[in-house]
Amino acid sequence: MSLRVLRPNGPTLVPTPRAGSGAVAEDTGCGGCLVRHLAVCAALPVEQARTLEALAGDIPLRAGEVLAREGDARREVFTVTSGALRRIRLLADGRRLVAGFLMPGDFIGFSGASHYRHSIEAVTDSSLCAFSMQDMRSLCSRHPELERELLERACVELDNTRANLMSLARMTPLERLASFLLDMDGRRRRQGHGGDEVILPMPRTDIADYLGLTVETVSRSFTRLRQDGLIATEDPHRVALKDRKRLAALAEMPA
Amino acid sequence: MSLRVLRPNGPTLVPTPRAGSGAVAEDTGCGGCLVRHLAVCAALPVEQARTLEALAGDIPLRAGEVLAREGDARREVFTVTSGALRRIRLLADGRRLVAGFLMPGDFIGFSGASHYRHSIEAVTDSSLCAFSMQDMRSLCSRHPELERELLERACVELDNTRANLMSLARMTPLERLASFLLDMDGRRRRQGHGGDEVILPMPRTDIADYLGLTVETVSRSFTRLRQDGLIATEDPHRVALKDRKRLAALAEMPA
DNA sequence: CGAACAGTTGATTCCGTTCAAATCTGGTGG
DNA sequence: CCACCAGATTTGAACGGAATCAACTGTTCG
Repeated sequence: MSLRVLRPNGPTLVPTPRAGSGAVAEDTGCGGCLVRHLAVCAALPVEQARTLEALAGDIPLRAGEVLAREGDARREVFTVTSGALRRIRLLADGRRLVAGFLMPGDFIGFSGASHYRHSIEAVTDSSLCAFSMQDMRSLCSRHPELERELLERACVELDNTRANLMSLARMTPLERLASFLLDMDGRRRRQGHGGDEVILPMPRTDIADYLGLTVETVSRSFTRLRQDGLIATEDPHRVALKDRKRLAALAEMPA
Repeated sequence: MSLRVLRPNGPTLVPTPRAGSGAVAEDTGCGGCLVRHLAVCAALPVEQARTLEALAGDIPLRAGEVLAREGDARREVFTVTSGALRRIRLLADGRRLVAGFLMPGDFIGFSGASHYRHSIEAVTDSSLCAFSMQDMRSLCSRHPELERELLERACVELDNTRANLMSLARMTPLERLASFLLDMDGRRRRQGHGGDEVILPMPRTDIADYLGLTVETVSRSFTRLRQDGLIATEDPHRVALKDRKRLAALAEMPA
């Protein structure tokens, strides 16, 4: 009933090109892509499915494995097709930041830098769809809709990241956690899931490093929200939102 | 020798369309634009100067005046041509965040939302060049280079905002301030200024709300950096960087 | 069974906040 | 010109909340 266990620092990534070869894996090309409606590819006409497939590489990752390391040269961009990843950055003395979590449909590649500014690690077993930056650029010049879609998404990501600034700079631990839970809920809903249950695939450490707190404080905050009846937790990775109203009030979110 | 005094909350913005009318103001159209090389417009061919001018509106702001309020409908995008502005957001109980500062050449308009998520206020007397979002969209469809430039800039802004996350989540007051000073220095340099002097047009309160600290802590951090010989300050708005190396070490920046 | 690790809970410490006050500056009006 | 005021900045003292240190529980996996 629980999720996969994390294994600390897996070896390295072995990108797996896919083009043209007789695929042993699932038969679903872009046409049957489960996250197409969530992904940037949706900006392209369906007839382009073949072209896309030819350019795309499929990358499976086991929990804990590293897709890219901070400092590596950026050569590809990705769309998450399943699982969950984290974007992390370390200071010399070990202080850690989780700059964000990446879920199915999310695009990885909005950066103006030539090298990764964060490592990208799989939180759970995941898979991604990869394009070389070159291919992506040429796709963009042929399909302005794609570039427009990318800009639109970059803007939304910027909105979200700016919202996180408020959380980190001025909100209390309880408020940050409420905010985080509602955010995760929103993402889950956008993926078509319903109900009041939020799934948190990541360990408490990741939540702490995402919210700028310690694990202990995060744990105490969960306990507090539970005691106050805002949430219920059968298992640390499954949280039931019991009182959306008060959660939203804590997070100071519109709804 | 000092900068303009801030006046708290000026009245409101009175946008000033400019197209076609016999301009009383400075004769410099886009051709003579002082920030053209810094602005997104640089992506357009020079022959387009006339077209741009016809679409652009000039907006002068006095220190403290508000360009846009959180919650207002977004109808225009802007390029800062002079001065300095801040992007702010308030919580119900008055807690304040400065999500960023906007300097000459900066583009204001990277957001996926239909309404402003932050208020934009002038820190000092400023001026901006305004385009309706409609005009901007049509310019983009005619000139893919412009859309590419916008995407590129949105990505860079995302990089910078993500870097701020680390500052807010995990760095000490001293490190945050060092980081901020080097950042401001970098922006000043990119505008063509040299020397070791950084100009901080904003009051300490803004710096505090930007770094997620109190004014007192910011002030103490300045004092500390001064005592340790990393900086010198003749006046609160002018800071001389005395020891870039140690500042960079504090900020954990590459250089 | 025992080791390793995630998560929770408790006790104590410490850093940044809060509260308070002094200093300095520029601007105003007598 | 100078006294005075308002706001910005700095400095000091005390407090408090999250970090730190530590211990315990529960689960997974060898």
